[in-house]
Amino acid sequence: MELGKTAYVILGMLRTRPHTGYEIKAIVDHSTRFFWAASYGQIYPELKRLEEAGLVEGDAEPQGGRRRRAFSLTAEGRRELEDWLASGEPLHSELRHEGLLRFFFADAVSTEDQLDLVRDMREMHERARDEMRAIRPKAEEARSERAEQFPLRTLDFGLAYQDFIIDWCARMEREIQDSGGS
Amino acid sequence: MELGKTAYVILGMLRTRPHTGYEIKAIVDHSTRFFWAASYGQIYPELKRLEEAGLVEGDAEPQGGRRRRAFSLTAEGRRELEDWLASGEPLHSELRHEGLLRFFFADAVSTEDQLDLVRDMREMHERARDEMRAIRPKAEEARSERAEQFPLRTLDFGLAYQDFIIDWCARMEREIQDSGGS
DNA sequence: TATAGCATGTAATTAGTTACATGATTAA
DNA sequence: TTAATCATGTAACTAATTACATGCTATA
Repeated sequence: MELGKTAYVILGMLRTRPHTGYEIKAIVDHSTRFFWAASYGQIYPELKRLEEAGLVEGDAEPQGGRRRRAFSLTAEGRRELEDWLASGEPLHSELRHEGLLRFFFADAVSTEDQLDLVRDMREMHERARDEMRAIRPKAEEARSERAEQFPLRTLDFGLAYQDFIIDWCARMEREIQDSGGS
Repeated sequence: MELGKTAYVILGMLRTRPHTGYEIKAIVDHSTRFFWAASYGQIYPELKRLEEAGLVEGDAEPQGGRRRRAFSLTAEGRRELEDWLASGEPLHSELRHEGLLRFFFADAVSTEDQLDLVRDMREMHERARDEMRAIRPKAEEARSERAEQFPLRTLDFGLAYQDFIIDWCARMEREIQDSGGS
């Protein structure tokens, strides 16, 4: 069974308890989004496919007149998730960074424009760091209440990653100022 | 004029001298690919669009019976590139990392599987670091011969980025071993 | 003489975003 | 009563990869 990565995001989110598509989106948005995002346009069709494949099961749980389907893993779904987690398949990773792309070509612009670019990059990563900090209490909760170690570790990776880039930007700001003069 | 990012990659690669589509691909492959990739399926159609828009110009330079079109920036093309480089538009950035995605869910597997995952991640980033190291001499050349500072700085960012992840993986390997027991 | 590299391109597919459409419930 | 949030979904579009097709040139 060849599943897309988004399918595994969904299976993974259902590993502890059932969730609606809406909830999955919300959980993704303050956890995996920093290294793997998902939109409604992916989640709902994917849930349908996973159900047809017998990997998840949708249980109708209407709240008043509001329809609501909470999905849970089937035995096969759990097996599929664990197989993927334990499989040694090559781990694809990519960084897509418009700031770095501009930085690469920055010989073509003035020292002022170079500095503006690096400052913008730093500010962007500072905002990302702040968002992650705001989320951290939830991940700590998951650790203490459900004994899950890895979501918090992953978030702390994200925090360290943002700090790494912020520091690099600060270094570049100094380097450009020193070499470019004014 | 709203251009896709790949259009700017191409304009940027033509900033110093003319290149064929084939050459652009080769240059991208050992420079921007680490944070912005491009395939033939993007490059050739995009060159055509840019030519129609008057931003690049293709000059037929057949080598024997082999057709060959070297593209260069027009005045408008150069302006477009510099406008983009100097524009304060939000710098979109994303990390898409399958290793981190698995790591996030790794509470679901054994300590051994957790360690295997982190080791695989580390090895992947070690390979990426080695590739970048192999490329570095070319970037040093560009610095000394063409006085371009930024391609080398960008590559050094990439190297530091790989080292950052490699160190984090090593730290996680120790942490998992300490907490997981055996 | 055959293989690697130079060179150009298209077609099909996949992945993903964005915008839209709908409607119920809860809290201010 | 109205705005925010919960909830489900589709359609259109955009970006990008992969595979394929073609053919020349230089080198081992």
